[in-house]
Parts: sequence; C-alpha cells; structure tokens
Amino acid sequence: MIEAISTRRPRKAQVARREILTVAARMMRERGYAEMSLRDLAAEVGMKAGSLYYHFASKEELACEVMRAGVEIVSEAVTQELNEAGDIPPRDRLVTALRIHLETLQSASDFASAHIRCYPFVPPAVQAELKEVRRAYDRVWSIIIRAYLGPGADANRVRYLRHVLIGALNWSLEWFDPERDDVAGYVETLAGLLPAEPGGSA
Amino acid sequence: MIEAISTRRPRKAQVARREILTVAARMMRERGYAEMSLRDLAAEVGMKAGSLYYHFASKEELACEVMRAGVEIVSEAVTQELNEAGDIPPRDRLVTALRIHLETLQSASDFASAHIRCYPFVPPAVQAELKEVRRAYDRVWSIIIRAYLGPGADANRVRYLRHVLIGALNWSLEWFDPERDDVAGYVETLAGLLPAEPGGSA
DNA sequence: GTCTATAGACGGATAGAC
DNA sequence: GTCTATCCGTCTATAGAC
Repeated sequence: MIEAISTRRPRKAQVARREILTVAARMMRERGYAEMSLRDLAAEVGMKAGSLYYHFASKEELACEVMRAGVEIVSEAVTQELNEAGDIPPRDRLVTALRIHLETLQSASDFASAHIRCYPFVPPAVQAELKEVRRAYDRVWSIIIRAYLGPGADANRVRYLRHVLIGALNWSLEWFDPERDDVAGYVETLAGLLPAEPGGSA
Repeated sequence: MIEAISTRRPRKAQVARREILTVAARMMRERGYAEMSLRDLAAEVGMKAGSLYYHFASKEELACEVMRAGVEIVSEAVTQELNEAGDIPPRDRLVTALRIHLETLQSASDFASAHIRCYPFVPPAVQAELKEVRRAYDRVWSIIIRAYLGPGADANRVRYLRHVLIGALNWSLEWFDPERDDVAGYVETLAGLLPAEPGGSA
C-alpha cells in the first residue's frame, strides 16, 4: 500500500517531464537552442514558463537531457539491430548500421536531430556534459568500421571513414524530404561506395 | 575632379563594411545567428551598435551578406581551380573539387562555415534570399558528378552522390582539427571510395 | 505541480547631435 | 560615419500563493 502510493506520486511529474522533453526536442530541432524560448515551450506543453523549473533546474539542463536522449536513441537502435542480426559479414553489419542510423534520424527522432543541429552552438557546459555519450557512440562506429576494413587497418583510416559516413548520414537533415526521398535509396548509394574487399591503404 | 571626390567618398564606408562582415562571419560561425549580438559585434569592430545601421538595414541583411559571401567564396575557388586544371579526366575533376571545397572551408573562410552552420536556424526571409546562390552551387556539383558517373546517369543517383560528398565535406566543421588532421589525407579517404569506373546503377 | 508576478539583464532598432 | 540616448520587447530565472 505504502509502496503503491509512493510509487504513484512521481508519476504525474514523469509524464509532464517527458512531454516537456518531447516538445523541447522538436523546438530545438526547428529553431535552435537560443531561439527556443521557455515561454513558447511551456505554452505548447500547456503550462507557464515558471512551472518548467519544477522539472528542470535550468534551460541548459533541459537541453542537455534532450540531446543526450538524441544520441542514446540512435545508438540503441543501431546496437540492438546489430545484435538481432547475429553473425553476418562485416560489410553487411556496416550497411545495416548506416540504414538504422538514417532511419532513426529521419523517422523517429527530433531528439537526435536537435542534438546534431544544436551541438555547435550550445553552451560549453552542455557540450562538456555530452562529451562522454558522443564518444561512446563514436566507439560503436569505430568497431564496425574496423571490422569492415580488416584487422590491420590504420587507425586514422578508420576515423576518416567514420567521419565520411556519419557526415553523409547526418547531413541528410539538411535536404532529406520524406515525400521525395527514401532511406533505402540513399543507403544504396552509400553502400555502392563501399567495396566488398576494401583493399589498399587509401 | 568631381569624379575623384565622389569616388573617394564611399571608400571609408566600404572598408568599415568589410570589417563588419569579417567579424560577423567569425561570430556567426562560433556562436550562431541568434547568439551574435550587434552590441558585441560592434564592440569588436570598434564602434557602437547603432553605427552598424549606417552600413546595414538590419541584422538579417547583415547575416544574409555574410552567408552569401560564404557560398560565393567556395564556389569561385572550385570553379577557378577547375578552369585552371584544363582538360582532365572527370574523376580527377571531381577529386579536385572535393579538395578545393574542403581546403577553402578549413583554411579560408569563416563565411562559408557561418553559412553551413547557421542556415538551418536563420529567419525564413534570409533562407529565401540565399536560395538562388545555393542552387547555383548545387548545379556546379551536379555537372561535375554527372560527368564522372557518365552521360546516362540517373538524376537521383547524381543527386544522392552529391549529398554524400557535400555531407562528408561539410561535416568536417564538426571534427576537423588543423593540428591533427590534414586535408590531403581526408580527400584521399574520400577519393578511395570513388572507383575509376563508376559502374552499376546503385 | 502549477500558478501569478516580477526581478534583472539584454536584445534589435531608431532619432538626432556632432 | 559615428556617437549618445533611449524605446520597447523578450529572455531566463526566482519567490511565494494556492
């Protein structure tokens, strides 16, 4: 009984919190960090600006949670799909990762888009706070790419190829139109650039 | 005589105007459009905020000129280099374009970086004003890529490959460190993904 | 948990002196 | 051309009622 009550207590707060984060993600994606006013955000959630401070200590903390969720959503989608795929060739793993990253970016997540677009302009404290999750997701890709290039691959070659691919995927935020473009087609173009046997040192 | 005087009159204004644009480009690159305050901008140029309005009608117009210069600088660098290169194979033209775009982005131009980073968050009126220069630069790339893929290349394949390459180049703003990275190395990685004979329809 | 009310700072833009 | 002075709006954040 007592547990039931104490478990239920924070429920309303959690719901409101989630809704704030959802709306904030969309606003950050569309307008940017500085251009997202807490008044507008609160209005869309159906509350007043001051009430937000019951859920978040500051605008920076709010933005930080949105952006952290952004990386985690994409990262978990990719790793989960790769786990389910089981034992497939390294190149297939890489192409799968490309597809899931792009799919999640385009269909699922204002959070990820907000992260990608806003990161350069967010306060340094927020950037610092996000450093670790970002590095973690980078490591996921480094492993996938190293497996594709082969065990003896130069570390810099791995890093550069990672930047090429992530850049090609994230840049889709600037042009991808769901009405005209399809994820499969773009991934196909990208995969067409990845030879079955990635020889050479270039 | 009269001509000399009237020619000299606007000179001081032009110098000041250029300096404002230069500082504005750096501030937009570093902080973003909304976070660039005209007070700070004026202070770094050595004047007061109100004085800026002698040179520009509004903050939007100022941003617009910075961003337009950004595309033009890169576009002209690429086209000029290709003109000087003369008659070289289509794939070499493509790799040259990749190199110059990246070089200009990294060494020369806060203007281009400001454009790339700020475009998503700049007021719609500014975006509309920039639409034409952006399309013009897109056309430059479409021509280069179509020549590489061959005369029968599917229009969508051209467009997707363009997005892949431009994305891979522009994303360098997020990670490229001149102390550690070099343009040649990254272009080499990128070129390694472009086969001499771009067959298939993928 | 959410409200009202407001503090306190800063934003873009304008008018008129020099 | 640049300055001073200022209007007026918006912003984040806080305090205290309910």
